[in-house]
Amino acid sequence: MSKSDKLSTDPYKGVRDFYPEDQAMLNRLFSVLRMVCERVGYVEYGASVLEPAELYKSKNAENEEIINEQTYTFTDRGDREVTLRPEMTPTVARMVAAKRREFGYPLRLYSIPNFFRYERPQRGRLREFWQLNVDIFGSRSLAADTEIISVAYGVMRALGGSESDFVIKVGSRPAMNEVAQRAGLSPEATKKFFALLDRRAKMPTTEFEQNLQALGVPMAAVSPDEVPADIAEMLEQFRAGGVGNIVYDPSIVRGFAYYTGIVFEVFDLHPQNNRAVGGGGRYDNLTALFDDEPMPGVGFAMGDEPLRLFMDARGLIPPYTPPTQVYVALAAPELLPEATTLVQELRQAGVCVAQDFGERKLGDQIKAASKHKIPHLIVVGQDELTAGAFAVRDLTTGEEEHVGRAELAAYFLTRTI
RNA sequence: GUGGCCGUAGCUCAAUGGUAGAGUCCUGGUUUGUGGUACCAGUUGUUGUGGGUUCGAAUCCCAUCGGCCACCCCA
Repeated sequence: MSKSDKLSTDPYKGVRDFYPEDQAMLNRLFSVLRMVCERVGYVEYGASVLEPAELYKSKNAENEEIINEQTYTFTDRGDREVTLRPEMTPTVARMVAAKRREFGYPLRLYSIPNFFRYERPQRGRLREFWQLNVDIFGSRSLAADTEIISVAYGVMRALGGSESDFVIKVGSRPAMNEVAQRAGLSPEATKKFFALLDRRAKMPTTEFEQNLQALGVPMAAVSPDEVPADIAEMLEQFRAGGVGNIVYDPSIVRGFAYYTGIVFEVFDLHPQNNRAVGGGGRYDNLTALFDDEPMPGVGFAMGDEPLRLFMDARGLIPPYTPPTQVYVALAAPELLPEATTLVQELRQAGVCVAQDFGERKLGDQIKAASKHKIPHLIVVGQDELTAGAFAVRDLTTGEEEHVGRAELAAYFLTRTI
């Protein structure tokens, strides 16, 4: 049979397969994210990846192109237009609007959902990805902004990053709106102004100054030294708390989104990863699509792949270990019933055990356990069964320890993974 | 969506238009109750795919698929 008759084993363009080691890495990352959020009182929610297409289309005309060209949208068998969610904000806004009278406020929510975007893939940008989404609803307090940023900071630290590994740049939409207003910029010119600010780091200073001048905005207005009062207060709090890598940066404006207050981005400072790992900001009324009562809030998102690259560049990804603690191999196939009894004893006691069925030579059984990176091995043979004791081998060191059958479970349970 | 670089054994990569190779992995043996180190032997393959140029293509050209990079975008 020729090769071309067969299907490719590659995953779909821009998406990843998660083999056990990859899935374990993702799970460990998620568990750190959950821990950080829950420690600050955020609770987890979830929703379907399928949303009615109109949820994104109706937001505003400005992003129509993005929705049309960069989402997965299709018509279902019932003639409904469906979109695979490209972001979480409309979904969480819908959920909050639906239960707004039942919730207590401030409402702290987080989620780690997957998203789909029809984009050209490259490093750190895929067609399916996961994102931590953290939001606090129903508060206008600066303390909420501060808390949200401190959660983002906490994530980076909990993953093993030190302050020299990343920086959080905080900008202000109102401050830049005021600059635009003072310069008498039209709505179109304001848009250009924001786009210019956004690209500031990608161009030489002189080019930036020229473009700024062309718009009629004075350089001093976008100086990092002109810190807006609320951000100055926030930064002072962080400094008092011993946090030194959160700074004001007037060029942070974050695209066209619904932001109306502070905005911020978390940057990976590794030369290999010159990119933002996440960002967010404050919005005045996220539920405007669903009702007329204002719902202020502040939130941020962080992508799984940028976080993984952040950790990888610094050796912060721990080596893989499977949940399986012990592999039970058979010296002879006819010992399977005896081995099964032993395995069940161990499982009953709470040990995670994988059992070989004795189809292959003992050496191959051990090789398989080793390939699976299972830390311990027991060989069940007639000698061991008669003696009532087993040699427990550490497959990483090759060292063996003799343990009586009655003590086996306790032996493994005291060796926590 | 635009432009550039790339695609060779399961993996990492050689081979400058002239017989497709190395390391690793894998399989068997040294060793029929013991893996990861050692020694011996063996398979690594439609050079991403489809066309074209040529006496001859992994190599040059076109298309297509996929990866990477920059732009765009970054909800």
